[in-house]
Amino acid sequence: MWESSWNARLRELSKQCLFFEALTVYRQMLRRGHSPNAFTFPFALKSCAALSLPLTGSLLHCHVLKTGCEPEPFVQTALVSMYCKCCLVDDARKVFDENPLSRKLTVCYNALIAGHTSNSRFSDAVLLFRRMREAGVAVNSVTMLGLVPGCAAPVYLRLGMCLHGSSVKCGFDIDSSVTNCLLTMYVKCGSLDHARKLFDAMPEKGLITWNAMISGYAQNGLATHVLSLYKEMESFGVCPDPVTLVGVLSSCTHLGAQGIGREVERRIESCGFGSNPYLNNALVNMYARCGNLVKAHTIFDAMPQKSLVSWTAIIGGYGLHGQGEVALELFDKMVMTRIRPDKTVFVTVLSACSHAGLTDRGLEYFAAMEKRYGLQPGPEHYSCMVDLLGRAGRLKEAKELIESMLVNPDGAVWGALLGACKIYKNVELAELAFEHVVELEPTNIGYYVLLSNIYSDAKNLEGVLKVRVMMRERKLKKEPGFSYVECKGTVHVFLAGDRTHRQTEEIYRMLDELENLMMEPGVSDENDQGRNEEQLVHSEKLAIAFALLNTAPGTEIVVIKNLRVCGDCHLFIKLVSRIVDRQFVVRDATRFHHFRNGVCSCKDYW
DNA sequence: ATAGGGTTAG
Repeated sequence: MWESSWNARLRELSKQCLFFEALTVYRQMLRRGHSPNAFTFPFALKSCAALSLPLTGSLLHCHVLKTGCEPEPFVQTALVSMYCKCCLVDDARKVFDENPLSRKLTVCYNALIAGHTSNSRFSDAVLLFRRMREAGVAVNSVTMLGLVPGCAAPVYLRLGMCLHGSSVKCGFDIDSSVTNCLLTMYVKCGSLDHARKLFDAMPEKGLITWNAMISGYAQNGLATHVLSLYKEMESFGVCPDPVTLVGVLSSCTHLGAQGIGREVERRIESCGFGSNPYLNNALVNMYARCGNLVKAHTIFDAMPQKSLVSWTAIIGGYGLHGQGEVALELFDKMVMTRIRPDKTVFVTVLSACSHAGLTDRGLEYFAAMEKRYGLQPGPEHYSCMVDLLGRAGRLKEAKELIESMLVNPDGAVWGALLGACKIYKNVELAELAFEHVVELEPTNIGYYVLLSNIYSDAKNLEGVLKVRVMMRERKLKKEPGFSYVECKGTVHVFLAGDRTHRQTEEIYRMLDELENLMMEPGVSDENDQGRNEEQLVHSEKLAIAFALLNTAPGTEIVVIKNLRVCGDCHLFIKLVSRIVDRQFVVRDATRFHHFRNGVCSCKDYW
């Protein structure tokens, strides 16, 4: 057999994703004394990447060097990609840096950029992207696909929007993969309105587009949106796949909608997806959380491969419904099948103990968590433990546990103690817990009510009054409304009626002008009218005027508010965008604590 | 002939 026939076989197998077989063929080829060439390596390396075999991969790298195929651009790119997919980003980097040729290739840059992004080295990816552009190497839509997923966190939203902008400018958005990727980016940033806008604007929605939007809603807890979109998808004649149904099932879980869940299960059967592990996990979770433990357990038992996620779902189900003993039994069984527990499964185990009143066993498992499994407990574990001790009346121990914490307790930890004080009528400790909890979650009204009830149980009318005054005070004062707007890498903060900004004069002049333009006929609809009487200028109006003054036409303006946007602001924004032809996105700042410091870090990356 | 990418569960 000639080299070319070996290569053809390799190609065929790799095309069919039979990567293990492809590597076997590669080995046979060597054994029969045939030398691999530049057409051999890309397939062999791709197989190593797909199977994540770093050792075989570096052995292949040696063969590449020995046969002198190194200068081949296809081989270089395959090497870079292989190392990245095996999580050896630095080795990929070395191949890239040592071959000047690579640094002229778009594909090679693309592979390396995507590799850095997917190995959580996004800032390096952005640096590479910058270097790529400085070197004059052409950027294409695949470059975007490597970069955009890195913006999947609110901090990077602005950068993601920049990438969106350049994609549109360069016409990369014709490629639906790029748009799907951007859509997912917005979803992961929690910017669902934006994702939806992109979704609605897509002329041809493929299955992946529907899935991205459906899972996006599911991940953000918008269960009703998921169900209505799923219906819409079916009415368009698009057939769901396992990814779609996972999103739908997770929403059924949220809503406790076992009926719809059952329908989905039938659909799974009829489509032949019955063996999909993701779907089975989602089904177990749905039935377990809806209280149908028999059904959940039946599906769980039938699963040939039970992952940590499957075990967590079933354990959580029993724990949630007060069957702590069963939950613990299952946990022990899981450990016996040599599955290493993680932090998440411990949350369900500890909360199972507290639901069932298994105080000492809970303490045991909590101790084992760190000692046996080397898992640092986080605040979510401590709040379970405080709840556990507190419900058992061991308030002193609960308090001492909080004091011994290495991580900072969050509101839920002190809140659990406060809840225990209610059960055991301990006013003194309740006051202490409240002091902390109110500092961490000053706007959570539930804790005020709890303390008030504790005072009321103790017939401490003075206390009740004190809390009531406090609540009224807070309500009266509220947190002052403020808005952020990002401009050139900095976040500008405005309070309502603010006059401290150095561009105040210009801003107010701009607002006047806008207000006048709004009076023009044709700008406001009839039903938009008659709402001009507020005295204090809202913070977001100031932010918007500032942004209009300081950003380029055509770019989108993101306004971040710390309070729920009232009807007025929506109207204002609607009218302004009509007048100046700019796009606005309003976001809720409560999801963006990192903006609280007033600075955004995207400057560093662009 | 050969390289780079988008959606999923606790």
